[in-house]
Amino acid sequence: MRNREVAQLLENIATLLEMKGENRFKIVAYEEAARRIESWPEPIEEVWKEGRLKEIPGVGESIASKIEEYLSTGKLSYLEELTKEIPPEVVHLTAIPGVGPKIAKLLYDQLGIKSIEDLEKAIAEQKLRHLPRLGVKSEEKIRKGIEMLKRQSGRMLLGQALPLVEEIIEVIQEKSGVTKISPAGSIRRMKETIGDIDILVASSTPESIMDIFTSLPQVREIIARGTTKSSIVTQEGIQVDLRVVEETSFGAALQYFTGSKAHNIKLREIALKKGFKVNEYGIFRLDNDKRVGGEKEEEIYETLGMEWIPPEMREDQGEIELAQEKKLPVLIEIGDLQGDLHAHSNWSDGVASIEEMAEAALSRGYKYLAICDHTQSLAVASGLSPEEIRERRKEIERWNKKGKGLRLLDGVEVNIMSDGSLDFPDSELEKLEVVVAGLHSGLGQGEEKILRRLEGAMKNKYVQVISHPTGRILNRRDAYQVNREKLFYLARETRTSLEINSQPERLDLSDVDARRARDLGVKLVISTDAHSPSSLDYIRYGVAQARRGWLRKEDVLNTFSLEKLLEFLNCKKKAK
DNA sequence: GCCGTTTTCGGCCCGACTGTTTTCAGTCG
Repeated sequence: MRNREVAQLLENIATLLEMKGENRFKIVAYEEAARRIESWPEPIEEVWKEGRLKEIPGVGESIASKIEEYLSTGKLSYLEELTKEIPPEVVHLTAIPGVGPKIAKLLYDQLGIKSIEDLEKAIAEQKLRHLPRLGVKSEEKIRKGIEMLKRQSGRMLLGQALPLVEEIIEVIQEKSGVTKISPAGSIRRMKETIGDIDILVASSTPESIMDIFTSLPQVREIIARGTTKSSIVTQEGIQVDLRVVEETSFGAALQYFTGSKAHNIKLREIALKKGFKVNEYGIFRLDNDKRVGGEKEEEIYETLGMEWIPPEMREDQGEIELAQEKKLPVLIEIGDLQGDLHAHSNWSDGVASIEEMAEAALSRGYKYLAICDHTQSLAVASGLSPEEIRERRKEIERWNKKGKGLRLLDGVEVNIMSDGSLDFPDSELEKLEVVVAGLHSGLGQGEEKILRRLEGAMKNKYVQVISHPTGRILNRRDAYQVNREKLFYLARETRTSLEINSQPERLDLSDVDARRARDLGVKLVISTDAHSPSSLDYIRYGVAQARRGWLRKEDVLNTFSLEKLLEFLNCKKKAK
């Protein structure tokens, strides 16, 4: 999958064009095409080979031919042309917060700066303050920007951001008594990683809110403080933006600041065509400038003749069109889940006993929990032998006899070996109720080999679920080389479910992959892979990912009742 | 450069904040 690579190329072109002072709309066109390609569900190589590049919205004649040139030759003459005037390294300077294309170009033209090192040197020599339109403060701002860039290793995980924002909101609420307060931006859309945190508050006394916000114990630095917007950096180096609006425009502001950008652009275009204007203060009629809504977010969508769209869907991936037809899917919710199909106990590398895990699942209202400890080849995780599994079974049965209303399922997370075989004999797998299979080693193998291994596992009639199917670790490790399309087709053919692993650093399958798999007829499972009772709560991240992938209750196996689940799990075994 | 239930030409989302400026450019979301 080279979508990200191609998108990056187009983004670089956009940045270079902006440096050159090209037509703004041309720049926007490249940015838009980059966004579209990055989130396109199919591999761009395939779309190109089938001559369908122009089916991607935002990709027209010109950009399609550039993608074609790049994919077929590995080169892009247009980009080479552009980088004759401005070296490609200069583009990287725009990664520094506060440095955009114009300043990057200025730094290069006037001081010959090409790298962050060059820039640091120039700042130390106080050279920036003498450049046109820059001064002492800009110099300092850029210095801090470099510091920030070096500190942050990519975007923070939703699993870090969400607890932080909930904590901050609780304090602001307590101290100010405001009732309308909400996360906005990518955190409200529950994206897997978050750049910075947005919070929106409705209040008629913004000064007092800003006082509370800027004096929170988490604050390390105040970047900006205005009457409607302030930004701080937390001790961990996370930027949090707070915006205060009047109560009457809270809904409009929430809609506006939740984004995504692409979603909002499309929405405002539709508004204009229908004779309305949408901004963060409300929705207005164009003819007489009369405000027709804005206190509630729903009013914006209703006025435009649409259903209210769940924040997780707001990426301009077709949700607006569905909302217009009033055909939005009913997305899955945490309450729909009847159980968790992948948890570990201290029989392998978990920290809690089977009973503790069972109690924790019971207190969360679950009807079943599959204990899927690692198997023998995974020695680092205390993988279990067939004998140990038989011993463990007694403990599981002991719990089930108590009849507490939570059924433990006897399971394993079996290891897929480098040749595609499993590290547990079929004769033992047959006795288990839930068999999850996953890759835990040899992740650097080539695409063909990885697919063969997964195929081997899926073709085993006892394997019901593939855990963390692409193996990615956010901010740390890319997914292993695997052709997603082929993987999904195989999963469907073999009636194997694929997991959405809820660990915040995994979230694997991703939103885009989960949606594609579902569309191809694969059943999904949302599991926590919990190694402790408290990590059963990671389920919220998995559900968020599923909602971002437009999954409905019926797409997810662990929304089934125990009876229906067991029936489904057994049907593959019986197939042949 | 893209796109079309008003258009194959003429549009293309909108505002806050900052800093360096005397009215605005750049960045960001």
